[in-house]
Amino acid sequence: MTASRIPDKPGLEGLEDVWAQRWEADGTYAFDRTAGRSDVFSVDTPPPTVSGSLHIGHVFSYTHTDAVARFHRMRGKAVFYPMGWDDNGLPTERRVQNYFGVRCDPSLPYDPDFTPPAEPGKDPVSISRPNFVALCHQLTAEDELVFERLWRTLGLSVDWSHTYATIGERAQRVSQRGFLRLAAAGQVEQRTAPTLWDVDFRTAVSQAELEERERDGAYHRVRFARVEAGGGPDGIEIETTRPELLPACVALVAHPDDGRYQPFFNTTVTTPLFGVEVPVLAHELADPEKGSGIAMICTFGDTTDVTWWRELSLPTRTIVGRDGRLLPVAWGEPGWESTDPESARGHYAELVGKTVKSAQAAIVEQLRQSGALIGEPRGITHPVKFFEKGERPLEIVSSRQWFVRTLDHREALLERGEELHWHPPYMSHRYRAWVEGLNGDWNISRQRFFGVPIPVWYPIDADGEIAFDQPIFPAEDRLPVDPSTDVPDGFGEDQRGLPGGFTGDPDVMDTWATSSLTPQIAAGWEEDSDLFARVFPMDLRPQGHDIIRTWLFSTVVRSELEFAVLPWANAAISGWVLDPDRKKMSKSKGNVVTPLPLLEKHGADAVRYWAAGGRPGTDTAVDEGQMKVGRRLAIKILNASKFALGRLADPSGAIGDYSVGQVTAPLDRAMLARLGAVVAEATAAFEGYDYARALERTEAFFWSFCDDYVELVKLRAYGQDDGDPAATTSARAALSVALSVVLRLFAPFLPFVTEEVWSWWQEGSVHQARWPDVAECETTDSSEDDDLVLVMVSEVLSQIRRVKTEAKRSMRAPVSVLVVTDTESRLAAMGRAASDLRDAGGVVELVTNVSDDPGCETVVVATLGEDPPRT
RNA sequence: GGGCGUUUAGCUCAGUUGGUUAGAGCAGCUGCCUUACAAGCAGCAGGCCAUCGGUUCGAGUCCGAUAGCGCCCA
Repeated sequence: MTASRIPDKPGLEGLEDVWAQRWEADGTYAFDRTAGRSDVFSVDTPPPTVSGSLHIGHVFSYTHTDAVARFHRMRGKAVFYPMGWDDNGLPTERRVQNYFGVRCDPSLPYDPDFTPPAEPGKDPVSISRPNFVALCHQLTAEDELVFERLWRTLGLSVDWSHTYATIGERAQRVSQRGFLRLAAAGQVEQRTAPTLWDVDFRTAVSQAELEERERDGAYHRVRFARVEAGGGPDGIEIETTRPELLPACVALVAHPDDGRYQPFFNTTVTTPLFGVEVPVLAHELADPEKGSGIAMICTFGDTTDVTWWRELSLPTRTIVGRDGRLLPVAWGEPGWESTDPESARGHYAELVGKTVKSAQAAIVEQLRQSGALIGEPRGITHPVKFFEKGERPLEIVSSRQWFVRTLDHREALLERGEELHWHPPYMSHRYRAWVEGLNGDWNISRQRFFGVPIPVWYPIDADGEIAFDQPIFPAEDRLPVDPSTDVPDGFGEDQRGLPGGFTGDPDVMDTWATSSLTPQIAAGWEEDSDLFARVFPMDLRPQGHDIIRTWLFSTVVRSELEFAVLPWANAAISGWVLDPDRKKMSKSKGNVVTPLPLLEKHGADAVRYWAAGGRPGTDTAVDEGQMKVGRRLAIKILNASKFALGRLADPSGAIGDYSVGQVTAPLDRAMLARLGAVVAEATAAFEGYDYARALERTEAFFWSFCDDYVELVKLRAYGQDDGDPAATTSARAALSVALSVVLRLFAPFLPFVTEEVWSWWQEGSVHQARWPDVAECETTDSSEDDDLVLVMVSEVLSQIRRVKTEAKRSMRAPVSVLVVTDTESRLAAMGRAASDLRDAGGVVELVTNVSDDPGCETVVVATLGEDPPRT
């Protein structure tokens, strides 16, 4: 017997606060770290970028993961479900700059007394790097709280004692240790190499951060004079979209099969204006269809230029600086030889210091006046490479950067992609296409401030030259280090930057160099080996499909290089959340939906219901209609539970204990058999990460349970008729079993309302209860014929309802005579629940009429009587 | 240009190895205050399963082509 705690008027209001607090206090979602690896389900939760705005997309995908995590918890796994905060890198820097009105100037000394302006001023205040980083930490701490509140309101079953931040000390140690291990293994190395460069952010950009945008441009037809022809009229005309790079030209190139240019291969031409002699060469990547079929190779206009430069062993002539302006160069000096240095200097003087864009305008005018420009520029639109967060086209500059070797491991990475279980499976194509298309190693150096420092110093020789080829690495027990403030062993701070002293690497790591280690950070790699052994490799990586090439890929790389295993067995890829008009949300469109108002309006369970309807990988629109449906479902659960439990209670209100063994009526057995099938389906669906299917099946069962089964057994369960007490007990036991199973089936989706109802009559949390088993629904003496009983009485009841509705009568209207015509066996099945049917339909006299036609349909003739007197 | 996904009721979507008459919710319409629930309930209506062709006794489902939409890559 359990004392009844059923409220008179159950409601959803306030459930989030009550239960979120209770779960925290009771440690409901605490990870049991005594469990061995096979009893653990570990999740590599995506750390949200806290400096970004809250987005309904967060709610969407995290609900999917939470439902899966809850399922495994209920199946008895110790669920390792930590939360991380990704506050690393550019988004935070930009937010801090705008929020406080400051700018980082690494040349300034630390000011211990600095306090940011109360209001950001017109002009940003320059502050030192340590001061700037302190502000980043301060603001991210506030932002993290906002996210944590959201997650608690949403009811994520996260163990809040296992959190990390990708810029936190632990993450820094792990990132730097990972770097040092790769360096020791020869898997990371520094090179001076052409690097994609954003001139506004002044940082290198990796292939993964690249995006192409269609931009207007123009082909400029430019004539190069042939040296062999003595500069005569038969020059070679190239077409270029970047005439401003003419001073950086090192060669012309055409396709080896292109008959127009074959005669000129391995001859030389001179560049107009600057008089530089460059060779005409052949290479397959030259496209005969593009422009005039012959291109100029510059330092560096495009990634193709880099390929040509490398494969054709060309020299470099760098003219674009890190700020996107043209650098001074010495015409006539070695490397800048010219047939007419004087003229070259004259032309270049008008270009130096200009941005790429204005240099283009100037050089086009020079070309026009010199006669080297043939015709007028011809407008086109073409794809231009941008940093995904940038606003100006990327340049390619030569600079010293640290690279992780990835190209060497392409085959192994492809094999890991095959090994991984993708949900949905077709998402594996994204990964494979990306790995197959890699064209460079992974550049992890970033010229930023708020990031994990690259843990390297370099000695400075007696002449003041930095010896980049003799990097000094810290011992692992010193981590984390900041080379800009920490001193390498054997040196003193007073030797920083001086001949015979040392200097720190000024760069920080790419954010993905840290994010790629989330499993290692969360699992305590090299810091908590006991934990690590229990949770790594992990079971699940949930994430969006937009970051397969970044987060998923880089995590696989790090795990492969360090452990030669996959970091997780499964990757569940969620779709996009689209705005209500099915358009992709973006800040610039201003159609981003924020989650808190929706959670307040509809309740967490309702919002989760909408989210859980989005199948893995499927884009889903924000749909308040679905949230309303979810809310109605939650209310229905409250009301149906109140009814069922009310039937189980004795007059004192105590709820009796019933078991499946007391279920004897065929109708009750049939209902439980169907529920058992739902349990089997929902379980299989969850095992395949198809939470949406599990919800759908449970929901469909529940509505028909309420509308048909409960209506049919209502009076029997009341025990008010003069029926058999065993029949009443059977109905009550069936309601009890069904309610228990249904609540547990819904629990991963609707954690608040199911917990509320569970608390009315059960001990402990439904979220720690055992996931239902088919055996719980198995009744003694069950028969395959049982289902026909339910089919028949549901069909006849439905027809009775139709008659009443068409007669515009109340459902209470009695049926004075009901004649059912059907086959003998079907009538017999109906007869096994005739009493329930009479009760539910208000049938006074039931007449059966046997048909000889085995294929006949059920024919129901209902004669309605007078309405009963109102009470 | 290459690849992936998608196209089923007005809307959002199910439809599991091919198998009677293609389902659900929402919206719509018509009714019903029925002691769990009017935030409810009952009923009705609504579909050339994008198009064309093929395989098959049989195709929403498998194959090929075309078109629209979306995404990824070049």
